[in-house]
Formats: sequence, structure tokens, C-alpha cells
Amino acid sequence: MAEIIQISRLQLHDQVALRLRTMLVEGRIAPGAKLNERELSEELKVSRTPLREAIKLLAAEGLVDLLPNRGAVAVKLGEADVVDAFEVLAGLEGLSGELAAQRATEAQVAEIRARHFEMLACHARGDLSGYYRLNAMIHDAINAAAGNPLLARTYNAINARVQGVRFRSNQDTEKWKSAVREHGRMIDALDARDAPALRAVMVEHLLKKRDTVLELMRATA
Amino acid sequence: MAEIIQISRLQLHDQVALRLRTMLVEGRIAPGAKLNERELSEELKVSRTPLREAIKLLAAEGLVDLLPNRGAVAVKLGEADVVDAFEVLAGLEGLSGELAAQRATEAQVAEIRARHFEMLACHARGDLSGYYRLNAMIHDAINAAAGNPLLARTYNAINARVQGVRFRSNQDTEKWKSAVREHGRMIDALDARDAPALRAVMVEHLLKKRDTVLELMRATA
DNA sequence: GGAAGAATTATTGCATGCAAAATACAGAAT
DNA sequence: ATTCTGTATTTTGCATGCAATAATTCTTCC
Repeated sequence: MAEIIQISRLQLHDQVALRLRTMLVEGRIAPGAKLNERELSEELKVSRTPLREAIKLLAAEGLVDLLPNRGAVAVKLGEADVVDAFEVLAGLEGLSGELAAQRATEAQVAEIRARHFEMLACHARGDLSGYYRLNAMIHDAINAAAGNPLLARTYNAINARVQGVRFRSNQDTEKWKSAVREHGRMIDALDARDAPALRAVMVEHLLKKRDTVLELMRATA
Repeated sequence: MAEIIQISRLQLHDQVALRLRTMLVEGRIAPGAKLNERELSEELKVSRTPLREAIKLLAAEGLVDLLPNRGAVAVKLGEADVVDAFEVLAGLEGLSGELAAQRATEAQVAEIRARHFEMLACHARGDLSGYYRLNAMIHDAINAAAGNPLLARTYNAINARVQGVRFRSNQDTEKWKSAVREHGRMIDALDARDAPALRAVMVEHLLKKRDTVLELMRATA
């Protein structure tokens, strides 16, 4: 309850950060583009102070680069950056899986399994956006089951960086099918409480996603 | 070159962040203490604007908590927070070790080995602060050899949280000896390019450090 | 016509000012 | 004595103002 109230009472700089974050992730601010403080403050109807605080936050998250005396620019990810990010994400997800297999309650496992079937439904319907949504929910649930809030926060922070490119990489039918198969193996490993297996499949899953994203980057470039 | 010049020309809010960070890590600002903006701005001889920007940065790093309309407080780590942090750190260091074993150049391995012997010298002399310094350098070098700047940055960010308690946990002679032994095994694994072994020993090393820190926390509390 | 340099404009970084919220305090009622 | 309430003070959050740095334009010279 208090949470909900706080969300509406979100401080201005947090609201601004939120809006800027989506603008960056969705590409409404193009990678490499300069963030003009005056322009943005007029567009978002706030003064420069909270805007600057928000930009500092996004810089800490790695979504923008800060050039001294020259303002901020939206980060433009090179292949190396994407490879690095997925490498770390794979490590974190692997850990998350390992811990979740050990710590998840039966209720959590059941909930994840349910989400998994909902995801299968989306796949069957060819509902990609629903699939992505469920996919994210499952990963959040696994992170929650791992019982390490810092791990979840760290994962989400780094994930936000590549969310933009992940987002745009609509995988083909074959890759989609294989991703769904991997998800099935995740559920099996979680059911069996097989921590090393869950770690392995989650790492593999993410490295495949990395390759998909890299292919797309090369194709568009 | 440009780097060095930039360091001296550091922007005010970065300088402030740097000073606050050390004050927090060294405990000059006690865990749980409120950060009064007026007081701090007078003490650091800057206006509130760059101070506030610095505080926002530290909040993103997890060194302070931001209470809406009530300012910032230095985070007070509970046992659970420490356990969580070391869990993530162990995962990241494990990954770092794995990658370093695969990617380090011979020159990097040689440099790490050299630092290792310097560290042994510090241990022989009972020079704890020198030992800590060399220890940090070795870990930085391994992170560098892993060839993933994002991984290094992520590790350092999370490490900063527990730096305070790590700092204060002067381990006893027996623990110190065993830590030195583990470091020897690290060098062996790196020499042998045995990635799984390096991962394992680095994870083990960090989990032991975690236990030491936890013991201290319980003792002082 | 193009390049180099100077003046102008724009933009960032920091300081200050002001309003709203929270805290501290004093007095009254129970 | 304690709790409640209304007021004063402090403190935060945001807007604005000003100086320094960078970008741009205009001029001048080759």
C-alpha cells in the first residue's frame, strides 16, 4: 500500500530518469545522440536541476556517457560492449539459476512453471510481445527465488544496457523454437533441484541470445 | 595522457563523490548517519548542487540510501546484505578468474606473479596494509586480464559496498596464512591456464573472506 | 574559394533563492 | 506526567541566475 502511494509520489528526478530510460531503451533518443539539457527540460517540463540529477543516474547505470563540460550522449554499443555485457549477464544468470535451484520454495517453482506454460501459449499463438513479457517475468521470478536482491538489481542494471538491442532482435522461427526448448530444460532442472544443470542451461541460453543479437547488429550495420 | 589531465580537471561533483566515498568507506561517516546537505557543503566548501549530484551517484553505487524528502543516510549493512554482496562478488570473481585463465597474455601472467611475490614479502614482514594494497592490485590485474571492462567495473562497484567491513576485518595469523596459500593456488591455476580451477579457488577465497567478515560483524555487534 | 582567427552564441557547471515537506518544540488538555 | 496539537525552525527538492567552457558564425587574409 505504502509502495503504491510512493510510486505516485515519485520524486521529480526519478520520474525524469524513468522517462529518459524508456526513451533511451526504445531508441527514441538515438544511440550517440547528444542530450541537450535545455531541450529536454522543455520537453519534459522540468527545470534543469532534476534533469541533470536524472542524467547522472543514467550515467551510473551505463545508459549515457558523460563528457566533461560537454554534456551527456546516449551510449552507442559496439560489438565488444554487447559481448562484455552478455558475458557478465550470463555469469549473473548462471549464479541466479544455481541459487534458485537450491532455494526456491515449492510455491515459487509452481509459479514459474505456470508462467512457463503461459509463455508456451504465447509461442503457440506467435505472440512475440507476450512471449517477451512472460520471458522477463520468468527471469525476474528466478532472480527472486535466488533470494539475493543485490544479484537481481545488478542483473537488471546491466540488462537495461542491452535491453535496447535485445528488444529489436526479433529472432526467427527456428531460434525461437530452440529458445523455448531451453526454457523447458530450465523448468526441468528447477524441478529436479539440479543447480549445476540450471546454471548451465541458463548460461547457454544467454550466450545464444548474445549470438542472435550480434548477428542482428552485423546485419543492420 | 588525456586521462591524467582529466584526473586533475575532475569535475566538482566527481571530486565530492570521491571524497564522500572515502569518508563512507573509512567510516568517517558512520553507517546509519544522516548526510546533512548544508553541513557537508560547508565542510567540503562546495554548494549544495554538486553535493547533491554526488550523493545521487553514491546512491546508485549503493553506498547511501535515499529517503524521499528526508535526504540520504549512509547504508548500514546487515548480515544479509554482506552475505548477498559476497555471493555476487564470488560469482563475478569466479567469472573473472575463468576468463583470465583463458585470455591473459604471458606478460599479464608474469606481472601478476611478480605482484604475488611482492605480496608474499609483505606477509613475511607482517605488513598488513601493504598486503591489502598488493592484494587489491592482483585482483585488479586479474580483472584486467579477463578482458571485460564491464565485469571489472561491476565488481568494483559492488566491492565498494563491503570495502568498509572488509577493511576493518584484520584477519588473524592463521586466516592470513590460509589466504596466502589460496593465493598461491590461484597463481598455479593461472600458470596452468586451468580456468575451472582458477574459478573454484577464487570463489572459495571470497567465501572464506565472507566468513571472516561475518565473524567480525558478530563479534563487534 | 578556402582556411585561419576573432567575435558571438549556445551550453554546460555551479551557486543561490524559494517553496514545500519534515522535524523540533512549546503549550494545552487529559 | 504524558500525549496531542499547533507553531516555528530546519531541511530537502526544484527553479533560476551567473560565470566558464565549448560550439558556431562571421570576418579577414591568403
